[in-house]
Amino acid sequence: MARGPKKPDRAGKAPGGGTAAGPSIAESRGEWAYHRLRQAIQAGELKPGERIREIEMAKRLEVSRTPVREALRRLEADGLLTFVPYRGMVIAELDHQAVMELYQMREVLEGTAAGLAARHASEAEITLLRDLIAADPGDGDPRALAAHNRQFHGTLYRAAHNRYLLKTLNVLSDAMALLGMTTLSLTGRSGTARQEHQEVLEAIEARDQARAEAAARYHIREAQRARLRLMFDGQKTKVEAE
Amino acid sequence: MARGPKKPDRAGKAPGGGTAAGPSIAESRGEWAYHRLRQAIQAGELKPGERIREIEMAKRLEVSRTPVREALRRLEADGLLTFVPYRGMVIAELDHQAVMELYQMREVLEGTAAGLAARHASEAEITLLRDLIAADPGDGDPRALAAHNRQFHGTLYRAAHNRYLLKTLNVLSDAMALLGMTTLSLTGRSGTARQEHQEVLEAIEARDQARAEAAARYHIREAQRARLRLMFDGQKTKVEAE
DNA sequence: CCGATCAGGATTGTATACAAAGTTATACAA
DNA sequence: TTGTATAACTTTGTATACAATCCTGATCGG
Repeated sequence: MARGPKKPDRAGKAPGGGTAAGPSIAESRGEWAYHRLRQAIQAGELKPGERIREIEMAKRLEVSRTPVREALRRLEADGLLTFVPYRGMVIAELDHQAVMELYQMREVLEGTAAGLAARHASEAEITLLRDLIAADPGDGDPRALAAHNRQFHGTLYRAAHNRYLLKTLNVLSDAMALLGMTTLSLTGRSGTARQEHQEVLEAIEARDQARAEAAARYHIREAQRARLRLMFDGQKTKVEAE
Repeated sequence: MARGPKKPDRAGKAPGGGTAAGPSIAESRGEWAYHRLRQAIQAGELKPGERIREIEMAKRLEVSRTPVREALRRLEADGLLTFVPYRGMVIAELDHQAVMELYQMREVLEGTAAGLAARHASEAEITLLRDLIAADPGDGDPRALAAHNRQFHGTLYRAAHNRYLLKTLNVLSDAMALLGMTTLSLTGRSGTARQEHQEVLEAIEARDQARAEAAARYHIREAQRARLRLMFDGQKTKVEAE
């Protein structure tokens, strides 16, 4: 069986009337399990520190352990899971140092992406970025904000036209999900973020590489500031709670 | 069986008197297969475009398909293998565009690493870099040159003290192996490369972040120039051969 | 002679059984 | 009550069997 179209039959195995929707055609169960788990982590259904047992997950996804293992290994490679000997996979927990390194790396790469986009983005890509900013949900549901934000940044990454950069930035973005609540939920942050996006876009429209890079770096530094505030508040709350 | 110490028994299964040395204790067969295959690609034993069959590889490594599959998937995630539907894994082939993107990314990240090393490297790490340059094999066996070069750059990566940066640079370095012959084999290149390494080191010793970054970027740009020369020569030779 | 159809082979995807090793709980002794 | 030893359980690692699908070749018809 090749990885292209597959799905032997699986008929009749789906549960009565659940959300079901098992692995569709043209996607292997392993691929499907990977996406499902990744999504679950993004959505915060699986929280850092939580253990993932192969058997349990296989039962939950209604596949065997084999594709689940494949998915877990891929997620480990992405840095979303950590393997603990004799205990199995655990959703990765980022310590303070890791968060700092993550933002440091993002600053460099988002800056690079913006700079390259200024040089290489097609008109269609620039138009898409413009439309995305116009469609900003303003402040409202943090979920919608986060989704919209992901879309903008993803488009920016692709506009850089460098597949290594794209892949790395996607991995880093995934890791951000481990931090929980988006920084856009802070009062005022979504507005300033939108402004910062606008600055990046304008520099790209002007085909000004240096300015685009500077604007993107500034954006990430501000996001980091917001993150630190959020982490500090969280800690304070936690301490007070005791 | 947990991933820590394992290796069921495997006794008596080793071949007569070959180099053998199967998966050692404290390393799963999957881990071992991964390292073996990675090394084989690095060494050029497996060339771009070559197909990798699970069964064949399993027989060759004297393990079952399961750990081989795991290794192949990891290598795919690293970009060393490409999955072709209905054909299986193939050693990745980098087209011209990919090579350009690879060097572009390396320029950014090696520059970042050098800059961060200027800020964060410990004295021990700086000393190690110094010693490595002193131990440069000069020009001689390209294999030794490449190994030495990898060691220098790897040390530089670690000196930056950013795990995301480290991981990404390691992946990019691995991908370089797909290009075949090292650029250090070009006459004169190993000497200038050593000089460029020296410049980077001096900037780090001076704790001059900007200069370290600039020196590293220059080094990679020069490597890219050498690479293009090499690729051009290769192409010319190939054309002439027909 | 060339093209299309069909059968066999090759190769990966998935499930499952078994092995190995740690973890944990329990019982006993000091 | 506490420490230790032992046994059962839990969980992952590995091998293997089977299913599904594509690829390849041969054969037949035009």
